[in-house]
Amino acid sequence: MNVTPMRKQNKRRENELLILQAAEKVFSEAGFGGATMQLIADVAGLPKANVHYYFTTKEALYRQVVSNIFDVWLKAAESFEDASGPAEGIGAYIEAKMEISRTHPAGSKVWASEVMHGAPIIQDYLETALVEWTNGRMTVINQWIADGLMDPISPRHLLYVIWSSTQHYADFGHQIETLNDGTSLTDDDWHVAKTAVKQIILKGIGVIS
Amino acid sequence: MNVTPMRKQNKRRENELLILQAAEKVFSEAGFGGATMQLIADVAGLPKANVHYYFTTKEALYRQVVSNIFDVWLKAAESFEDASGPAEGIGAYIEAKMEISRTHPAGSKVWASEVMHGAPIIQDYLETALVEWTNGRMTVINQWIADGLMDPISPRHLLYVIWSSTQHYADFGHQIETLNDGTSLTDDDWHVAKTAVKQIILKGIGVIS
DNA sequence: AGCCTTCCTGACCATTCGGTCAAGAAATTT
DNA sequence: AAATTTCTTGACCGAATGGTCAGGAAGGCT
Repeated sequence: MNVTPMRKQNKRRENELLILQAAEKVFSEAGFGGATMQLIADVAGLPKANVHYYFTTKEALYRQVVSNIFDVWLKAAESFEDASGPAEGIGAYIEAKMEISRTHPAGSKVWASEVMHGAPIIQDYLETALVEWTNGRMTVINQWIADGLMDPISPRHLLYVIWSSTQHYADFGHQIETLNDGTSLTDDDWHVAKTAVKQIILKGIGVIS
Repeated sequence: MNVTPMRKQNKRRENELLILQAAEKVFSEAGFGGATMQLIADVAGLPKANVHYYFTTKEALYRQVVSNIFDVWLKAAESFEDASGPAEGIGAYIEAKMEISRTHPAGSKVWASEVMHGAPIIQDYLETALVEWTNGRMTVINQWIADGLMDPISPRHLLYVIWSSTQHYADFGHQIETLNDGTSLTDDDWHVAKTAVKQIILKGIGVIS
């Protein structure tokens, strides 16, 4: 009897979420071109036609997936906000990004794939949201430099180093596992990784010794 | 008249090279799944059937492309060899990798794509050549640490930071261009990038101040 | 209960793609 | 120059893919 009533509205949200999760996984493993709606449907446990009921086209579904990732991505930025200086702000940001690499590797891969192929779907996001965000952080970093709180490093390239080293643990997770005797990273491994990345970057910009 | 004679053997090499270059470009822009043999043939300026004459399957062609990239990739390692210490060795390695990102961005993208999707084609390379290479470098770095020439940083994660920050300029070149007012990097931009990356990493591991 | 909106799905279709093939054109060899 | 090997290519094929659609099921509203 008690098969949860489930309102219509909830059903819609639940199925959309189910499909989005399946899509993120499939897109991350096969790329946009290699992913098939059939496989996404199978992973979601729904008939293909039902997937098309919620998301009219493959591209619309993909766009939603990438868009969601972008939001998660930008949220890590808040670490930057209420920091008193670079050691705290950048340190927390690196930790947050490492944590995302650990918990959302599929999303990071989809994002990387999209950008690598010229961002055909989300170019508008890059040009608006990302540009704004980046300019904001560069201003903060420049202020820290002006205040003598860190070395005079190009803020732009500092951000690239942070992005790349942290996302590397998601995007190249397979390579890292292979170099780790084919086993996934343990809690300790992740701790060592975080510490090493933070140590190199924070010392590299002169905020710790 | 004088339309270079061109022996059969040369022809084979030339056409294979032509196809491989076209394939590298197409694969890097569309991914394995998104690339089509027809498009590769068009870019190479040959009929599709002719491409299949030289490379029997799409996968065989792709494998050759990735394999070639791997070779270029490992060659940058020589910078490491005859170095007297970390400042010189790692500095030269970073420069070499940045140069590859600048001159072979397509190759880097194909490699990244392949690894991101679980290295279905070149897993054997990862397990043999890459593991060996990595172990060799880690030994060198550990020796440098033992000799007190640099900070005691996990060699493994140091390599990851180097790989990721340098390859980022190839793999995420589109994003970088978008953040650069939509224009590609100038010679000066590249110089600044190289300098910043080297500065952060070398200072970060305690080999320069 | 009756009506309406939302949801579900098997069957179907047009297109595209990787790959094949047979017939011939060019070189090379004998 | 005959024979042989290598290269070239248009036409073709089976399989897979993104997307459609019509008909029905299920839940909500009056």
